[in-house]
Amino acid sequence: MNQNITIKDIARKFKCSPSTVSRALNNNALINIETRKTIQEYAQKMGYEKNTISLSLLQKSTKTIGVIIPSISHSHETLMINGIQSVINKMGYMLNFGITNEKHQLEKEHLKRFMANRVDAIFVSVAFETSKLGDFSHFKDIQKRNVPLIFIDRNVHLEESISFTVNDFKGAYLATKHLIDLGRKKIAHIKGPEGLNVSEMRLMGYLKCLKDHNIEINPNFIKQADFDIESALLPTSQLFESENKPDAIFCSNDYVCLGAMKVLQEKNLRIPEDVAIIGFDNCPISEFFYPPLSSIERKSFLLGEQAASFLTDQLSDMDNRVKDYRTVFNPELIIRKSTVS
Amino acid sequence: MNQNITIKDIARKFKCSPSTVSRALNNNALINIETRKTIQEYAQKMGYEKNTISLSLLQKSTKTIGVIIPSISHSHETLMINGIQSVINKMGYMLNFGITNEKHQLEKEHLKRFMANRVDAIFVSVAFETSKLGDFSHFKDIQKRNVPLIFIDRNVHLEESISFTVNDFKGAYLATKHLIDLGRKKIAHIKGPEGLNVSEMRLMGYLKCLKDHNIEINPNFIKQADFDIESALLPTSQLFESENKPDAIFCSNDYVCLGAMKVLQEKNLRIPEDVAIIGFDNCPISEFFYPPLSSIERKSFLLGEQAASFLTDQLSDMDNRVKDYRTVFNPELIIRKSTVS
DNA sequence: TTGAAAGCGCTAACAT
DNA sequence: ATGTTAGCGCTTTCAA
Repeated sequence: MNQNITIKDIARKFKCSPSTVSRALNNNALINIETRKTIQEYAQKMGYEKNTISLSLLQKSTKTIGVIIPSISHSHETLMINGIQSVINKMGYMLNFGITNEKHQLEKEHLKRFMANRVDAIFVSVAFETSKLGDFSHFKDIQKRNVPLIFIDRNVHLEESISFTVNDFKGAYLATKHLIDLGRKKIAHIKGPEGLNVSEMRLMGYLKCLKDHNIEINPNFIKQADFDIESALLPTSQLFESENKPDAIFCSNDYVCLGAMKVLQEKNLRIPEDVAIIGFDNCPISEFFYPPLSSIERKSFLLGEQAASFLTDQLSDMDNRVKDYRTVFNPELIIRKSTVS
Repeated sequence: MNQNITIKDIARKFKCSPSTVSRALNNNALINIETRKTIQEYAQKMGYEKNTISLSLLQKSTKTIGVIIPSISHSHETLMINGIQSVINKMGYMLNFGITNEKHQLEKEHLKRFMANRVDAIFVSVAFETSKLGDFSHFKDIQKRNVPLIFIDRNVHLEESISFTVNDFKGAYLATKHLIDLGRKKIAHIKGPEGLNVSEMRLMGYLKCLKDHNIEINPNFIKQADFDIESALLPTSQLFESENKPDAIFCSNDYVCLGAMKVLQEKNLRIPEDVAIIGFDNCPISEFFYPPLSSIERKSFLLGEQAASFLTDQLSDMDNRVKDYRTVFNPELIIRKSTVS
């Protein structure tokens, strides 16, 4: 279809061999400086662009890294991606995305596609369905093929794995502790999707903190929502149906808070006076909610950056690759007016 | 590095030629049905994965499409991308992203990378800097090379081009008209970044609507911000410094509204009683702002879908390619409590 | 029904 | 300083 100029074309033009052209274009010192200049200038003029496909085939490296991610609509995801980009672009790698929409099937297909395209490495943030199903065979396949696989943000339990995650337990503990420190006793939790590691860890952190502070756990105070706004509406309403109403809510993320806050406002409950509310993620927009939202900062950009640095180190020394390595980031409590007026 | 099994390996195993294996794997009817089955099963068992790199080289098609986009942190962008994905994944294509952060240089580099990687086509949402500089030579290069180039959401003025955009003028007109219909007379506009087509079109729509309704244009009522929350804070404050304060604001997008709303709330101005406010984009979260935000829906998913459908049609018939084609989507007014209580 | 050979664009070892 | 050759993994003509 499109007629790209090749080294052969240039060789013909200068009546020399393709290897000479190749060397000249790579500025190889063996080639006469004059020849080099002439060829380089001609190539430039003709808009010659090295065909990286042939290079990939030859060097068995595509300089491409696959990223499998549930969505790109949450700030922590885009921040993570930006963090990764900032490192790997400098190293001459490019990213290829596969968005799973939390579907197991799509995750498998993207992974397959990445393998067929011979990406040099893969980042994965595990789809919710995969966690729930507990089917990790596709990940094991990748590991068997010796392609670096790095779990970011969400991981699964494997004998060996490399992961960069956030200490969700600690984050949840911090959030809950903050509410307790404010004197709240009836603290509800809207947890994340069933079966997802991060959901469970946040629930654990919440439960542990209540226990540590001798606050009885009320099962009615634990509801569930997905990580979006809409799904938070019903569970929040339910929290306020019975006689015993919560005076604080810890939500699985900031979007869930946004949904919950809408319900609270419709019920004319004051935030934070009647109900304090805290989220998780510290989205850039959370500061601009009304009232500004307290949250847990998870340093997603940093996570992406460090995961990518780790990977580029590994890629530059594939013979001494680490097979098992876990970094857990410490989240931070961000206090705003949704908990402290 | 990683030892992928090839057709050669399989050929050796069955003491046949690579061509036979190739044909068997492609289920070519020429090959004995038994042989086919045996080879296919063996390939499956060994986890054979066709090397698409070699195919790309051979068939001069990478089945990859490049997408150049300023960022992936706005909902209209992610929706557009999702729209594109939904179409092209079905057709066996994959996407490759280049995020420009509105930088001209990065845009050029990504484009160059895409050409080196021989993507089959390119979607571009033009970086702000590029619009401002007016340097479109990199786009013309792509066109010269006969690689399909499709502008989405943001385009530039070229003799020939394919674009799928939103009628920003009309959207702005709708928003302004809505405010006028509500009886507002002192309507401010916080416009988008200087030099960006969509900014200018929205400004034009605003101005035209005021003119059509015999409302005098007050230059002090026109401020500027980028498309983010923070940059909206100062201009909004400035709007309320003088004696003559606006009673409505039309912002260049919903994020700008969020920033503006924060300022209004700090000044204890009631929304919409004292100041009505309307945005552009109709982000999924805007419904959950406090108060819920009126906005202009731009149907980004649909735009992505249609642009991708158009492209796949073109790709399947490269000889009869259309070189000049523009689709402009009609935006819709979404009324919520930030303008009507 | 199968095999041999050429070639996609490039690089690199081995000549010269 | 430059040319020759082989090969990365696959498909496809042509031949058998």
